[in-house]
Amino acid sequence: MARELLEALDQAGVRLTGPRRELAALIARRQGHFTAADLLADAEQRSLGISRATVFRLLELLADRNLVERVDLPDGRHAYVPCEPSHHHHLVCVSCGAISEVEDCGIEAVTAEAARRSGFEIQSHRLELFGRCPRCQNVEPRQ
Amino acid sequence: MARELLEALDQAGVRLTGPRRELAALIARRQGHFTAADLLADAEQRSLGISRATVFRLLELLADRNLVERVDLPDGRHAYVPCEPSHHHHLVCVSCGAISEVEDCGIEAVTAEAARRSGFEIQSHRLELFGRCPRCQNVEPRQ
DNA sequence: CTCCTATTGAGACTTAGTCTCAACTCTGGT
DNA sequence: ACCAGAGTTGAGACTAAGTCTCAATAGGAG
Repeated sequence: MARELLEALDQAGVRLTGPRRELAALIARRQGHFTAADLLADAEQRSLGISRATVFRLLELLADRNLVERVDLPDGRHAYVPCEPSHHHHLVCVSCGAISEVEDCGIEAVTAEAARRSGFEIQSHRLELFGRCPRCQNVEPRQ
Repeated sequence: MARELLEALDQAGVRLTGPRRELAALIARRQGHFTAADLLADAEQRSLGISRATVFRLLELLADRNLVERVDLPDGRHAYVPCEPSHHHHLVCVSCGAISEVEDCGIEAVTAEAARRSGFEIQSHRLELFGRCPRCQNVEPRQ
């Protein structure tokens, strides 16, 4: 998974530097979504000497190439999710942070209908679903 | 429209203070979405002497009561949109910032399908549509 | 009119993210 | 292997967004 990120960056003509390899590894071992601050904390905990700016720069690179997607959490924070570079949406578990990807399941029809009603020319959309994953439902049912 | 906001706050047992009346009026005269910073700038321009904290506090009050909705712009900024307190989604014009509301148009089916596939128990969702409104399409067609 | 409580402004504080710049390090060409 | 130069980095200043505290103020119920 870290390998995939690095390969994709290499393809894009981006240099594979030490900090980038290390950050890719940190991202790979994360479960679910993470914030820039999380990643920064990981790096500091391991004394990798990676600066804040580098973390933000890499996340921007990855986001530009759709190797990571920005998700806006319900509380307003910005998080990132490693994912396939195809269009899809995310299910975010509000208990444990687990992420699940959802391929198209009819959203196109919804946007088309909205465009028709409003006269807007829709360029992009963002759908985020929040709830509890199967595991968390078992741990604390009916919460 | 400022009246509606104030009435709703009154209903909720919140005091109708000077700053709140003034901010409600500023919100009412805004077209489309606005950020907390926009509102703050409006207030400063008119020398209303309203502090940053008060602006954020009112926006939080309004958001809690669904009188205003938080929207995450594609560039990551947080904006607010005055709106009906029923569930719906927003179409945001990326050229002029105009907002249009969309009532349910089949999104429930999409979330149900996603829940079925993933096993998640979906609690909430957020759908934001970005594009160009009819007016902007006419001004600069096919951009 | 009075009193109590919600609310306010000021400003310190925290967190997120950007920017600059000199120093460093990939990588392609030799 | 070596070199040159363009891409990248760390440090830290800087900006913007948002929160918090606390003394002072002002709604509004009675």
